[in-house]
Amino acid sequence: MSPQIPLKRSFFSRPTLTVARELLGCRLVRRLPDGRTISGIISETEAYIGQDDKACHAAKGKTARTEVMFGPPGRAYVYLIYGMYHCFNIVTERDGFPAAVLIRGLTQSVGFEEVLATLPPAKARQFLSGPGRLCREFGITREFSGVPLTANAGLYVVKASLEPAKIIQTPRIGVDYAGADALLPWRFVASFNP
DNA sequence: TATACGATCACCT
DNA sequence: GGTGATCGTATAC
Repeated sequence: MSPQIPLKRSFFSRPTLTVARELLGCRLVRRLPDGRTISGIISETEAYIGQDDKACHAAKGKTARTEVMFGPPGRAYVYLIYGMYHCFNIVTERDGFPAAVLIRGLTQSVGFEEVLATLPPAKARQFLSGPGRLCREFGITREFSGVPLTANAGLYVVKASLEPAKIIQTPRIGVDYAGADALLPWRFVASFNP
């Protein structure tokens, strides 16, 4: 295995559910503008698949915001939500088919030791849990939307040697408006052995 | 041009 | 458990 090689576009040009599941245990790496490198193991994902998925932003057609999802896989799709938080997705499937995986949570972080030491354990555990939180800590904003995830971009995913001990599937969070599609078990949550 | 709302989080009780 | 913050986007006028 080559842990430092970013996952290639071919990894993401597959069925979104496969990508969402296989991203669990992989490491999201961010090289900050100041030169520091931070990272974390992906522990929670959600799949958003095509214009027929009412919960997917692409369901309402292509717009300036969502057109990235219609493009080639392996790129970031980042949007602002509730006026204050960013959500980081990775585009999947073939060019022309709108789909993406939302990265909802990270664990086993590297590069936050000093901050974490100042937090109570409960806060520390959920430090990178939640799409808004992880985007804030990783400095991911809409400037990344459309950017291919490569080492050059300073934001990429590498295959890590950490296999999830267990993966559970649940309905996606916060998509009640999507009718029957809100019930699809397209959220993946991994737990890891300590 | 105006308005309603969301793939959330933090803080309150 | 509940609610306020806060603004880009989509949609309605």
